[in-house]
Amino acid sequence: MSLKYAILGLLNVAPMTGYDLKHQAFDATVRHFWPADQSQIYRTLSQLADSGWVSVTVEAQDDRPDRKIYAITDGGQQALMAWLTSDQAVPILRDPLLVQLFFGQEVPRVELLRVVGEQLAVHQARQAAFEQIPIPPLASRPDDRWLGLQHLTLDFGLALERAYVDWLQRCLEAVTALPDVDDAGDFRARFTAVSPED
Amino acid sequence: MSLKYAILGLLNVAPMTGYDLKHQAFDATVRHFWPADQSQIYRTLSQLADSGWVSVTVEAQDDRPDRKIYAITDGGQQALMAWLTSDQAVPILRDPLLVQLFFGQEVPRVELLRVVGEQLAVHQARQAAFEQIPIPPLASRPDDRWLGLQHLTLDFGLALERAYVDWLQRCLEAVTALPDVDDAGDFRARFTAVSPED
DNA sequence: GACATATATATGATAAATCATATATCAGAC
DNA sequence: GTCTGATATATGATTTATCATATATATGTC
Repeated sequence: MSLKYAILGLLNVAPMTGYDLKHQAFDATVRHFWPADQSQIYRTLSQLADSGWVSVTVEAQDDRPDRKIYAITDGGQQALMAWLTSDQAVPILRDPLLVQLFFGQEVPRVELLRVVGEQLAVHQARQAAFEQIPIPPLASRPDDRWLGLQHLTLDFGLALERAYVDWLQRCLEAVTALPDVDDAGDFRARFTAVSPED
Repeated sequence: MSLKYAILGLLNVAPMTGYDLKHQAFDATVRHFWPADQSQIYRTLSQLADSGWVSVTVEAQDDRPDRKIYAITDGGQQALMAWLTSDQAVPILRDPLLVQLFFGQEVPRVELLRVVGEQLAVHQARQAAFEQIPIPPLASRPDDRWLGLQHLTLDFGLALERAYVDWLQRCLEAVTALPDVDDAGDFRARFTAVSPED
């Protein structure tokens, strides 16, 4: 489970509370390629503490809940380094849109174009958001490993979104070129009254 | 949940047993973009039967377990069509490799190159596998919606794997260009004795 | 004769992610 | 005076996916 090691990686930079970890460190970095909500992060911190990979220092506060400051331990560092160099299974991207297209034979063209268009808009927005993340060019500090490696993860996000946008535009063209179903006019009346469960 | 609708989509072509669904229909098609094992498929079929979207006909057999033949119902077809035209959340690709790179600052170059190289080999193999799936050119049957739409899902798989291969090759170059950590020699001795949990 | 593979369905256990909700207070906006 | 947002942690419930295992027989392979 990568989240465990992502959190370990963040704590390897500096000790933090779960709150700061989530709202500063995590949301600015890891969230882009491994999203997780507050509850999952707190639970994962508990697990890490149980396995001795992080230590906890409680700092009492009168007005607010006590702060629990988490720090990586020696054991945690070893576990992190071992994991960082381990072979990981290659993930499969499960995209509901592929299911919708694969079984879309009886779906009227306008509906397909709408569904594909909505996805295209989201991917274009994501692409634009990635393009706005300011990363200084590596040429300025060619000796900076940190900069170089983190730049690669952003580069992946960009490449992925560009591939999506290209493909979705090809989808729009292809669907437009395809013949429509015979009873396209009836479709809304027949089916859109049914609300899918998700 | 897309698996439910993928199964509904397959049963919309022809009634089937869970066994045939898994070993013929599913593994030849949906598996490439939405993998699922036997137990999940049987459980999902039970759910679909409970909600009345598929019907079950039991065919007794002497030597082997009874065959349960699942067929889509009218309600199932309506649910399928409604879902096929619904807006779906855009998924986020969670790739452990991105976590490994992002936190790889202290990892020796050889280790990074090995990890990236392993991923590259898998993606190259996937790309080759996708390229071997025989799909007749759409030009031969421009009126075939089925062919056109299913071709788009394959096209996505190919585009994704090409983007991966390109990016991973850039990663190899970038990591090679980056300076190595100072204590690269010690790394194996220090850390690889620790076996990560996953 | 032993062992793997195909046919056929099912449950138990666990891990991971998501959503909702609970508690408590302070500061600042309107 | 009320409402929102920041600070701070935690649990419950549910869904989805994965892995292991159970049962039962026939056929073909080594």
